Amino acid sequence: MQEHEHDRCEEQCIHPEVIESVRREMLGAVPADELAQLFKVLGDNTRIRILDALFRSELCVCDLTTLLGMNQSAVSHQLRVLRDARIVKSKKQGKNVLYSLDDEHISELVRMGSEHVRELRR
Amino acid sequence: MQEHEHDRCEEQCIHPEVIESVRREMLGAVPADELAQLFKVLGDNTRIRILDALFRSELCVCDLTTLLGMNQSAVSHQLRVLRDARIVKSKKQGKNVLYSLDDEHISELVRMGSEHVRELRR
DNA sequence: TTTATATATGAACAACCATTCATATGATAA
DNA sequence: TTATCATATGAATGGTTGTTCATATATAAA
Repeated sequence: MQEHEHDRCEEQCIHPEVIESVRREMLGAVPADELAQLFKVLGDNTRIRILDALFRSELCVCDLTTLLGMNQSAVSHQLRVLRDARIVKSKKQGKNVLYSLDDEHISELVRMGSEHVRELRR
Repeated sequence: MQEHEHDRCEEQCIHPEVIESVRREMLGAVPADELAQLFKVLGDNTRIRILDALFRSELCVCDLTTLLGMNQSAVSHQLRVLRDARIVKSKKQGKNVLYSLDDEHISELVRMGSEHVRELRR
């Protein structure tokens, strides 16, 4: 068992009431985890490019492979991550599988994120 | 040099014009990278909880350490990641360093993400 | 049936990342 | 000055993750 008394700031920091009020309002462990998981899925260059492409049009894996200029296997693996997160959906059409965005929240998130990034550049 | 002809679907997939039009509209490599980087920073449980806490109130490192119930060093390392991404800002006050959100876009992103996660749960 | 095409997936590997430990820096108090 | 407190940081480490390769599955055409 370890003593952590020295890890805590007693009177030097902001008053304990602030800490308590923040603690009451804070996100629970589960929602925070799910939120972080959502952003983690969005936090990859390949997946962002896939979503950006699907935002313009429904596309099959082969189209995405061409557009991204990368391995078909890599694209499929990332599509699976997006499918598992219910960010994209797929439907079979003959030999192909057509992918599209599953949720309008996601395009909004990408739009807002882009705006933020653009403003940071100024 | 490798032949990738067999990686491309010729006539079976969606027409080439669709691919061309999507290619013209798509995000450039640099914006896509920056966007993915932003989401990557948001895609961590500890950092989300830090942002959620700072959304409620300006706090010092010590307060955050108490609120998150984790190592001071770990909190400081994550604060650095958030500072580098210009998501939080800091100001010195005596022995303490007070952190706060640097941008209102971020709280909007967190709010929208939370909403999405909540709806997925239904 | 056999052949070709589109997609999915498991395993392996390299690169990345969050945390911990130890220590350094910087500020206040004595 | 010295001692103490709050924060920052470098190095090491264990765990995660994106890509590649090889292969499996599934559909369509011959």
